[in-house]
Amino acid sequence: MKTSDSKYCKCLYFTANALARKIEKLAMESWSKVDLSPSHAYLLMLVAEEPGIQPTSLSEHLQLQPSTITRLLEKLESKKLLVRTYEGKLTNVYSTPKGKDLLPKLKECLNEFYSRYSEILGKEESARLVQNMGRIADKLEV
Amino acid sequence: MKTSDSKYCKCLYFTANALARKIEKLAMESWSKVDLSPSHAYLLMLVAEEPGIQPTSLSEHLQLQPSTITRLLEKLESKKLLVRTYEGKLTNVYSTPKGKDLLPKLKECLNEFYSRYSEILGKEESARLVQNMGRIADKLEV
DNA sequence: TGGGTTTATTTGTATATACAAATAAAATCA
DNA sequence: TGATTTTATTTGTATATACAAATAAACCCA
Repeated sequence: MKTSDSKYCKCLYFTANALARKIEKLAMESWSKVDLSPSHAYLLMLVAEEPGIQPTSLSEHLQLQPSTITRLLEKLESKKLLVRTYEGKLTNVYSTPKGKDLLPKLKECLNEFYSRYSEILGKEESARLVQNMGRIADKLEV
Repeated sequence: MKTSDSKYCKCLYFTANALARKIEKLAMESWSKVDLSPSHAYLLMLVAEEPGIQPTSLSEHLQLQPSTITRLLEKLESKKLLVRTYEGKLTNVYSTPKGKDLLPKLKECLNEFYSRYSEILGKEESARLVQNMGRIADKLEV
């Protein structure tokens, strides 16, 4: 059954979640070749771009709770893709050499993901949708 | 930080998930007074509308995996809001009296949720967004 | 009619995320 | 300066969802 044939297709909750799950699936496939979930991959790319970035800042950029960031960091640290250093109450996150080496592949996955969905949805249409969703998400800010 | 200020605001994965989480939160609040998650509530309303409905059909309407439906049913059954009857390989789901009694309150919560988000987002704008998201979700159908 | 195939559902297990409480450091102010 | 408040992070625990395997019934066809 299509999403728009469901009894709840007019409900924002239902539709937003159904869409997010399908996109998640597509993204998962795109990142499977580096054996990372999309969230882990995005976090890793943020760290590469901004070495020493702190969990709070990661939490803001990824719009995830600090505790979730800790969990993501734990996993990536256990895979030796990044390290945390502690000074006082602050934590700094850095890529390891192994993490840096992975970067080109990550960007490849990202591009593959972009082109997969652009192909399915159309470039303009998907860009417009993303923008609209972003605007709406902003309005729901707490 | 706003969703649209994130480094990944142009990414479909990121934006769709951020939006879904915010809407989920709003929905959670709306259904908290009946002590149910939105998914449980929607399932319960579907059963009330179509007594005897089967898990496969619920799975299609809610766009959730069959195993997820089983888990939702278990919880609602433990709360005595519905029952399952088994005939052969098929399962039928029915509301209990307690489940039926709850129905008006569920609809109240649904309306509250609708008016909360319409107020924040605007009636037309949110309707349009829902429609767009549904269309896109359809395209991503497997 | 009976053996293989398909279908419906459940079970075991894993992952992503969150909330609330705990911890500990830093900042503030009286 | 020392007590109180705020901030940053982690830990313990819970929830939503999924995938893959298991189970069991129904279907089909040779």
